[in-house]
Amino acid sequence: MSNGNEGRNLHFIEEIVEEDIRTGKHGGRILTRFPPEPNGYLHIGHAKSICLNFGLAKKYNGKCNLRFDDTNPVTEDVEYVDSIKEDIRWLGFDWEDREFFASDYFQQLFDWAILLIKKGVAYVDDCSADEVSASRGTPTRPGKESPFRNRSVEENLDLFIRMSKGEFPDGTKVLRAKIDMASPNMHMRDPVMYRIKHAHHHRTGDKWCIYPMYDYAHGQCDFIENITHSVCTLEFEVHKPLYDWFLDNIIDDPGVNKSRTRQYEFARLNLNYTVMSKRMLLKLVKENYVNGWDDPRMPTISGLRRRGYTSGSIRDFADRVGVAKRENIIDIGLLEFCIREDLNKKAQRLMAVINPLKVVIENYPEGVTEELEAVNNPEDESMGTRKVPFSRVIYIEKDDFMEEPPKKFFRLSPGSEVRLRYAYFMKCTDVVKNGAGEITELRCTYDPESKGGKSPDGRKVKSTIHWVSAEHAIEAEVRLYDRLFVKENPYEAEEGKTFVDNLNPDSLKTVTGYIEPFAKGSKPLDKFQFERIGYFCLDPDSSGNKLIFNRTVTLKDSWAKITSKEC
RNA sequence: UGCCUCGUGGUGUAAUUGGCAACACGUCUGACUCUGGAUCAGAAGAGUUCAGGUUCGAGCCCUGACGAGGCAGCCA
Repeated sequence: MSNGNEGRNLHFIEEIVEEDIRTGKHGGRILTRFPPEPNGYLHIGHAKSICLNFGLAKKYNGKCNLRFDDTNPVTEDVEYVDSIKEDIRWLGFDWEDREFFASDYFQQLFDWAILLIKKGVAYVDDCSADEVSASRGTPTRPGKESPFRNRSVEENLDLFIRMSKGEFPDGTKVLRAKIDMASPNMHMRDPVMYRIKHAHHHRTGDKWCIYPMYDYAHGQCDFIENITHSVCTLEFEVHKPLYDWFLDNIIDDPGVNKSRTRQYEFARLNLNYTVMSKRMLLKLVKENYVNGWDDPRMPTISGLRRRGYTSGSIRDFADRVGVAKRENIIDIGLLEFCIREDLNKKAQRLMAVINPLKVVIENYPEGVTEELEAVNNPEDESMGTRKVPFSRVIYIEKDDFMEEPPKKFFRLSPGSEVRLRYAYFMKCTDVVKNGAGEITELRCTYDPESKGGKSPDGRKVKSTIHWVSAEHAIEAEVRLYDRLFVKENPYEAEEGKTFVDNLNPDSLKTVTGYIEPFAKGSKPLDKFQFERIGYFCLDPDSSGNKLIFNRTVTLKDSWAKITSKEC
């Protein structure tokens, strides 16, 4: 199921790779890279990129490097480096010993900058950030050349070296590539290569006070690592001429140039009912709209993991959404489909009641407990069976009873008979209410002949409901998660409002659930199907005497569909 | 009024490189079922943004419109 797309049509990057292999462009060698910036946690969009890059390597007998794009020390942190590594590993990919950092190459990048200065294609500019920005022009108007553009090579060399030695404060000078201030491509208008930042870097410490910009670093890092296919998202499309320009000016070996790394762009993943921008996710975390990066409502990989998603389901998802250049918004329902499909085959079944209604079975003897046999997973016989205790007082789901049932309601109602899963047929004889007229309890009778749920005389019931023995059930906290935003496109907000105003106030509901004793001893992230309700996993916050379950996703519910259609 | 990229069922992705559009999700039927789950069978839904052109034949090629996204960080 997961990332095996054999027999399927190739996407455009696979086509390029196969063509390159066919023509022997890189001697048949394939080396991709995943280049995250360690300034936030990875999200499902990154998962698409990870699956693409590592997947390409796997499929074509190549390798994929992990390279942290750590060229901006003020936003980056080791916390993020660690989480990123954990997430990639959890997704099932291995970069072996090829763990790199752009900062590993700072010296080489610096030396190449010197080379470009000597070639007369890079210069030190004393203009302020505002001045540089003002003289850059606009997409429709050409920019103006900096007054410092024509400094001598000697002066540029001297200034740049002094920049690197810390002689100038932040923001007073930059190194720029001398390209074309009138280029229709904004990125070619003398882009900044280095800026001064007297900041502590998580790896190089205080060794440097000048840091390369993305554009100057990325292509050269790819080149140093001998990457064959540098795959990135669409917004970098306009950077490609610059990517090539730097390499053209640094490498003048025609033999090397022939098989040089090339950049290819694909459309990033977008999901409805959530946001995917690291900046916005950071805001949700920092301003406590959610409980951290791994909040189960977050589209982060760590959030999805804690929500109960399996890595296989995410790989399957990445496979299903495809790779193309067209902007896309994937329905979150597809992600839900993927996890249901995976968990249906794997998850241990359990009976749990999350909205309890007490039922007394009047003709069942008091003080008696029976152990009834239940199937652990009807999709996988090898998972065996378990015993579930049954007694006179049980809980059933409030939703499974209606005093005045509509026509299509098959569950319990006064006088009707249902099957208690793996137990007995049961009939409701009386409804007990409190002063406010709310139903507080049901009085029922069972048919002792129907033990195990088999009809004694061949009579049928329209429905089977789940239950839990009141005396034996474990109380647990159950966290019912729903989509994070109420709007398909969270950014669509009225005047003066922002995406946080579209947060779903009901994205988390916490209830007390009653779960069959089997749940005891489960470990964090263990996955279950609470029969007829949904898939759940044990939250890592659980302790020995307090179990917490996260709802991963509900089961498909055709009754809910009927009711929602009628109102 | 610049440059780049992209327009195929509701959503995504295909179409052997010119032979009357396929797959998945979703939707809707029905069958089966000790989960209104799962499974199985079936159906509806696009004539490919539009207009011209080339061709026996165009989603694929050409021209021109229109629409969407990206680009004006010393972010990546």
